[in-house]
Amino acid sequence: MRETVRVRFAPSPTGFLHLGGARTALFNWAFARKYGGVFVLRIEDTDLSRSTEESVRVILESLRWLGLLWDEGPEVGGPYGPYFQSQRLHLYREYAEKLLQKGLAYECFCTPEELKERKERVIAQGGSWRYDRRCLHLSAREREAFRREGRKPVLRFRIPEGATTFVDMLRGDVTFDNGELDDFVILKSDGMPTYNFACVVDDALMRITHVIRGDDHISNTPRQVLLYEAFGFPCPQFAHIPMILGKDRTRLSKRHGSPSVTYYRDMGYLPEAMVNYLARLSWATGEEEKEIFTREEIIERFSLEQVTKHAAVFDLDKLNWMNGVYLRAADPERLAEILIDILKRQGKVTEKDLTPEFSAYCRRVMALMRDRIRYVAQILEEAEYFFTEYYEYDPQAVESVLFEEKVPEILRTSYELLKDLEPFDAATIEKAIRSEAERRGLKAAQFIHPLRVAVSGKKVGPGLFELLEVLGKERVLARIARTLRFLEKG
RNA sequence: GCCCCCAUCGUCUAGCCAGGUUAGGACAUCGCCCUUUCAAGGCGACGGCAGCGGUUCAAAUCCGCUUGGGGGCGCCA
Repeated sequence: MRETVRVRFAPSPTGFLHLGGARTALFNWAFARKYGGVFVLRIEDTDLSRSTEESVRVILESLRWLGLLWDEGPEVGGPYGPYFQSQRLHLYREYAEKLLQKGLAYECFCTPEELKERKERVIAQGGSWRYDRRCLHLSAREREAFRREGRKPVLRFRIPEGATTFVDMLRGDVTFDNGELDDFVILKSDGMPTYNFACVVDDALMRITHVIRGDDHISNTPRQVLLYEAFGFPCPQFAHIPMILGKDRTRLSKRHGSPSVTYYRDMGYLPEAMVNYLARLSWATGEEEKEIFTREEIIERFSLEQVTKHAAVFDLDKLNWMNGVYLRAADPERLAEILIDILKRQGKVTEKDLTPEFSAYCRRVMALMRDRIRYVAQILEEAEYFFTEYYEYDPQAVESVLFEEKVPEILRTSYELLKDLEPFDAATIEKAIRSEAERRGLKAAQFIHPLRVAVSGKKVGPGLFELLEVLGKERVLARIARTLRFLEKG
């Protein structure tokens, strides 16, 4: 009895997929999956001057990375294609023509300059501007005269009298007085459709049942509803989800750092963590203490009724925490691959470094470090000593640890002790160092701390014995020697 | 300026629709425990119903106003 749920995500390819778009896509996807529906991806590339193929590529890549796979759309096709608006221009013209025939749309020859001038004049007089319908009743002769002048008309939709109400699934009835709307352009003078028009034609032809989009579209909705009515199309259900804001409570944008999905991917965030975090922005299930949700759990529980109505502030701290949770549970093998991608991108390794041994090393580094980082790239920010011999000594560590009286002696002893130690693994190293400390009447910590600073330059890091094992005997000895030379120089 | 939407800890939110809770959880912050450091983990603390008025025995919850925030007012999407 109930028709199949069909939802869509319709980005315009004018840049990266940002977090707000990703979350809109996620809610659409979750809704479709929950109800066994179809998730359509449509590319709104009618703005030729701003749309790029590169952007299309990045958006598809971002969605795939997040695991928000579409059932119909670019590269997968479907029965209602094409899924690029730039390939559907004939449809917009055909449908615009219908409105023109029915007298529900009319040609307007006003130029942008003329419009601007009139608008400014009205506003200067304290009025609020709506298109003044100067071209509403143009005769065929007048239109012909304009054409001879070389003017190219736009097509405007004639807004009827009255008020327009639509049901928002989150808010209930929302009503706009049609007087607030003006006769908006549906076809530009170059023949391209405008957003509101193309959107309605496509959503209708693609049999979209639920339009889930950002609440910045609320004020577009009455215009679109009027178009559905003008065409006699069945109106889909609307659900306007809240925006994601930056710390300063304005719409998330470039100014807030990096709102793109690819940025987070490149920093070594895990897609399941991003999905989980984004899902929990504006949406909660009410289960106490439960913050971590798998994709399946999200789908199972998802409901638009539980989506909040107010904007949400993006909180990097919480994303970091959540990503840390996923990192700790992740396979080191997988994390090593992410790490290697980052190293490559940052030029820290070249193709010839990428040996199986290096991969194994990265895996061991990740096994050690995944418990104490919040995103993979953090390793290069806080533990560069894994990948260079030229790490610096943290001045504080030098001051409070290395300048202790017995340190040179302890380091020399350690050097001798480790030199012939076999096997060079954490358990053996630990045993050796602890017994040596005991023999000398020292606390193990008196060995551990200076050694850590010696081999890493830092006071903090993974367990020392594991660290030494992963670094390997050769590097550990060289680093101890280096530190001794450093101390001798004062 | 006009129109629309929204309002619970610093942040994400539960509770609101079907009034009665010590207003719950998570992140962050702080303290203690554990511990070779860090992290993780455990325990605890801090911290909120924007304001005013109304309805009611009773209001975070229902109503109104104010204030605050967001969005829109393109031949952008």
